[in-house]
Amino acid sequence: MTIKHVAADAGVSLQTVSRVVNKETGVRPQMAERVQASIDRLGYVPSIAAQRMGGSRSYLILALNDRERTIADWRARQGTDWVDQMLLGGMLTCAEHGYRLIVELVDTHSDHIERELLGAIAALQPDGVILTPPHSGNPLIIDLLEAQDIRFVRIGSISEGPGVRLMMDDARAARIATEHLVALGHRRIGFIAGPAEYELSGWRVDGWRAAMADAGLACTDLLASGDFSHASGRAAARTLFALPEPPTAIIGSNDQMTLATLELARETGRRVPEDLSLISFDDTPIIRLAHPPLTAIVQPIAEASARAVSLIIAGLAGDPTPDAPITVAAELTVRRSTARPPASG
Amino acid sequence: MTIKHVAADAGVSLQTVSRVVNKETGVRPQMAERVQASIDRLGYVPSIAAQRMGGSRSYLILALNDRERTIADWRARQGTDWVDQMLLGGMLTCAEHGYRLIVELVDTHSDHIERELLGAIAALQPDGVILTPPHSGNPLIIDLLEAQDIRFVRIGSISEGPGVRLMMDDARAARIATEHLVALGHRRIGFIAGPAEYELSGWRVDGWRAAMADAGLACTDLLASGDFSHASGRAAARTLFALPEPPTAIIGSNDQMTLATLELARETGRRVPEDLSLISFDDTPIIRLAHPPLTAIVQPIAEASARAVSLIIAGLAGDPTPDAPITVAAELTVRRSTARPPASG
DNA sequence: GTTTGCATGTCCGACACTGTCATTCTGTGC
DNA sequence: GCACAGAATGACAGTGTCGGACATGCAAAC
Repeated sequence: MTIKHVAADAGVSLQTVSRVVNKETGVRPQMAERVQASIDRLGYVPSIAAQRMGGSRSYLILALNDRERTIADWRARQGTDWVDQMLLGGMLTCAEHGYRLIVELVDTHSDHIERELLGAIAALQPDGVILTPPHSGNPLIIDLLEAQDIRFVRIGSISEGPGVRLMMDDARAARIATEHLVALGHRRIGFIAGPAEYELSGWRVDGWRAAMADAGLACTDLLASGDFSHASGRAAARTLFALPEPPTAIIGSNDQMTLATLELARETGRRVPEDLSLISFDDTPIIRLAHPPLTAIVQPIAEASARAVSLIIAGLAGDPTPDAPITVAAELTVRRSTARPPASG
Repeated sequence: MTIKHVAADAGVSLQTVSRVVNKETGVRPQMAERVQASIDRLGYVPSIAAQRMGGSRSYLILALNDRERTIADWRARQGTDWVDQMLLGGMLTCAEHGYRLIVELVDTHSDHIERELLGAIAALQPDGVILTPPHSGNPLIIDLLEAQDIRFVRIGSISEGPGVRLMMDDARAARIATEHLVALGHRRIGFIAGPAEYELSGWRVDGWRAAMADAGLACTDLLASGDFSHASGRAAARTLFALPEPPTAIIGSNDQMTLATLELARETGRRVPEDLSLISFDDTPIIRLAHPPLTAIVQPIAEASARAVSLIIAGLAGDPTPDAPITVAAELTVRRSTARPPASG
């Protein structure tokens, strides 16, 4: 089923069909109707490959995600849910506009990120690219996309630099979480940071530090860190618990690490929230099932990726590219893992 | 960067470059090396669009997944993790062979599945299609793929019919779970089935029934069902708990429903596993974090999707299509949610 | 010196579509 | 009824790649 068949069926030229398909002006309504009838009857769908050859859109948007090297690696880390959420937000929005989202998994630690990315772009010729942490701050990737003159959106704690910035304000999110604990009366608030290769790790620590400073509290010795994995969260929690004066509250940089902290707390006889308050980051579905359900900072990943796709499509349609960063608000959802500190604290 | 640039750079004809790119025979090693050097230096990557136009592969594999209509729907169901796992297994394997996996979300309840699918195929012209439940048994989809002469793999409890069948033996899995409970001494074993539109729901029930019959136990009134959501699992558990003689063990058809059962058990003062044993299906990472960690039937989804991709690529390379279904073994992982029934039971 | 066979080059058409520009229609005003 | 402007439509070339037909070059085998 090609455009030729439709043209023959409707008794018009190829061009006219092409115009109808692409909703261009300059086709009389009754003619458009006749052509559309043929398209529907024959079940014609234009080939993206051929469209792209002819110099038009590819109707493909590339989403760059971090890659685990193997299934076993992913198992060990117990999944991230990020891809799932990216897909949901991004794909549904793409589908609404006749686009498709292609997820490209790129290894942050790879020596030839550039080659991988260039390969994907040359092969697929996407109309736009969405960058998620930790890629959204990678200068190699950004330079390459600029050189190729490809529209891109960067999702993360990114307020400056090229491309459309979709700001998930990690510093502010950490500050809100900290302030909530301060308001409850906590004075020793521990923080488990994420890995350094994610810019957001730094921002979250900054927000925590700032809120602590504002409240006149010391941060010394209260910072631990992990790599977002369950095991690393457990190790970090162990460090904090082992302090001469352990924290009465802990903020974990993602759900896995906070859950690990909850587990270790339970195993070492600490009651949550009576003895220890916990706040998590990300709010993937898991933590609602924890006991107690965890108070968390909601990072609206699905919404952010949906927004990113919208921005790219709007840009393709000729809308001006917003120059200021667009903020995606993080919110604190209070559940049952936070309470006043124990009387002695 | 087109094939022309490479040919000029290496001082050879277009054909020779094409032969090297496609690893065809009839090129002397030293010549191939020279051409490859040019390709690497110029960073040339063949355009999939143009390759496809020339009648060759598209190097795209389509994975058909079930679609939630909106982000809110997905939130309500608290995610499935399926897509994540499909991606991991399928994508990593695709990447190894220079293919790409494109996830297409199709709504089971849509009236025009055929049109949606036809559109995706015509637009992308994938080299192969992977069907997951509930699409893998849909005759509309299967007929369409056969008519289009597209290679496809069906993942699920599917032993007959066209296409390569990747059999996840749900009946056997349910039987193993039931037998484990019978061996522990349980006699009242409840089962929470999945929604009817998933073929696997029926198979799992069959396996449970068969194992119960073999053990000389009655199934009457011990079957409840849900739609895989947390809420429906809770409702099903409530029904089973309300029986005159409630079960001492329950098998849930997926992790969400089993977790809901665990929650309700806790809330109604039932200890797991002392008063009630639980076995879950799927073994997504969530249930390892539950308290107690749930005994579960491991459905190796990531491995199955990896296998599916391998089968498609092997088929494209000319390997004969296996005619018998290929079994992906499910295994019981015993954790801490199963024990002997209470003495009175 | 001829034959054989492989390696390479040349040339052209096919693929499905779009963009440009030329041509044909349409309706309007006289 | 005719000229004319402007819109509607068509003809044609170009896009990057592959495949086929065929010619040529070059080395080894006879």
